[in-house]
Amino acid sequence: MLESKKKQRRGEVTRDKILKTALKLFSQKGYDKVTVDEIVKKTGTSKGSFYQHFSAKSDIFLERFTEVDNYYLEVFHSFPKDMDPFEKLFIFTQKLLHFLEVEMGKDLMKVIYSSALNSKEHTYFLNSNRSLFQIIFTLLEEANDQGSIGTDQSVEVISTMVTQSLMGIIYHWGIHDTDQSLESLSMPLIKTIIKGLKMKN
Amino acid sequence: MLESKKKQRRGEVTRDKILKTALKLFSQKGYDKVTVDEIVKKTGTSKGSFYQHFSAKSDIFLERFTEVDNYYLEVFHSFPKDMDPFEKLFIFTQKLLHFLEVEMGKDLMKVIYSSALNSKEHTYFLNSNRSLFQIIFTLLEEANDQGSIGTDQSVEVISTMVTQSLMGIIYHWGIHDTDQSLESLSMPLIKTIIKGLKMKN
DNA sequence: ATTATAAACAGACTGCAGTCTAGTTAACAA
DNA sequence: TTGTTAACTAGACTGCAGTCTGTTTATAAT
Repeated sequence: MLESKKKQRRGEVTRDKILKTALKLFSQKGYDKVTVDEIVKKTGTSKGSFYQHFSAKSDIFLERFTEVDNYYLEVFHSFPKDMDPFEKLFIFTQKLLHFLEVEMGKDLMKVIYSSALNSKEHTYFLNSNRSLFQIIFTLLEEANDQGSIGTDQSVEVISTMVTQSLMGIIYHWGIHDTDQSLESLSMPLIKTIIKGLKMKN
Repeated sequence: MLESKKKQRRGEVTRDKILKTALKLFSQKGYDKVTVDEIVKKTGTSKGSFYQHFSAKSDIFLERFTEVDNYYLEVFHSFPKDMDPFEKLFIFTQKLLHFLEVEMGKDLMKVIYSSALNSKEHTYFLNSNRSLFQIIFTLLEEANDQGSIGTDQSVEVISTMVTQSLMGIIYHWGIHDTDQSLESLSMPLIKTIIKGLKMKN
C-alpha cells in the first residue's frame, strides 16, 4: 500500500501485525483461550514489543471498540432534521445495539465491560460512554425543547437514565446465554422508558 | 461458644477463620490488594485449605452476597397486603439498592459483577438474580392482576426489563466515581419505568 | 564520522490465582 | 486393633499477564 510516506516508523507495522494476529486468534478460540505469549509467537515478535504498543491484552479489544464512536456519530448525523427526537432516540439505540452485537460481538463486549470494572484507567470505554452520553443528551435536549418531555427532570438526569438502561441491557445480555438478539432484548425497556418520559405529570 | 455439638468438623473452623480474615483484609486494603497467600498466612492455614473451602478468591464475596437473598425475602414479606403493587416494587428496589450499597459496598459489588462476566459457573450471582427476578415477577403479576399495567407485554418480559434496569444502575454506579447514593441514582429511572408501565396504550 | 537519544525489540523475571500431589487426621467398620 | 475411606491440610508447582533490564536500530545534533 502507498508507503514511502516519510519515515514509516517500523513500529507501526509490528503493532499492526500484533493487532491483526490477536484479533484473528480471539475470534478463532475466544479471548481467554489465547495467551499473549501465543500472540507474540505467532506474530514473530516479543512481549517487549507487545507491551510497547498495547498496555494490556484487553487493549486490543479496546482498540476495536474505537470504531463505535464513529458509528455513533454516523447514525446520529444520518437523521433527517424534522424527525421526532424520540424516534431518533429509539432508532439510535437500536442501531447501536445491533452494531455492538454484530460488529463487536459478545466476547468483546464482555471484556470491555469487565475491564471497565477492574482497571482504574480504562480510558477508552469511559470516554466512549461520554460521547455516547452526549449524543443521547443532544437528542433529549431536542425533545425537551419541543416540549415532548413530560417530566421536570433535567436533561442531564434523563440522559443518565438512558445510559444506565443501555448498560443494563448489554450487561444482562452479556451474562446470560440466549439466542435472542440484543436489539429484541432491549426493545421493551427502551420503549417503556420513552413512554414514561413522554407522559405528563 | 457453645461447642460440643457432635462431630464438629474441624474444617468448618478453618473455613470460618479464612472467611473472617479475608473479609477483614478486604475491607482494610481493598479486594485486589489482598492476595490469597496473605490470607492463608494471616490465618495460619494453607492454599490447600483455602481452595478446599472456596473455589476462588471471589467466592468469599459471593458468600457474603448470600445474605442478599434473605434480605430480599424479608423486605418482600414485610409489605402490607393491601399496598399498591407498584409502590411495593418501588420501595423494594430502593431498599435493595440501599442494602447493596451500605451492607455490601462497591468493592464487593464490582467483584460480583465482574466475576459474573468472567466465570462460566458463577452459580450464586445468577441464582440470586433468579430469585430477585421471581420477587419482581410476583410483584408485577400482582399489578397485572389488578389491571394496573397498561401494556400488553407479558409479565415475564416486564420483569426482565426491571432486572436489566437494576443491573444497569448498579453497573453504572460501579464504574463511576461518585458521591451520590445508589438509591438516589436509581430513582429517576425506576420511577420513569413505573410510569411507563402504568400508562395505557 | 561521532555521539546522544529515544523508540522498538527481546526475553528473563515477578506476582499471583489457582492446581496437584502427597501427607495427616478423624470417623467408622471388621 | 487394624484397615479403609474421605475430609482436611501443606506447600511446591503451573500458567499467564504484566514488568524490568538490557540491546538494537533509526534519527537528529555536533
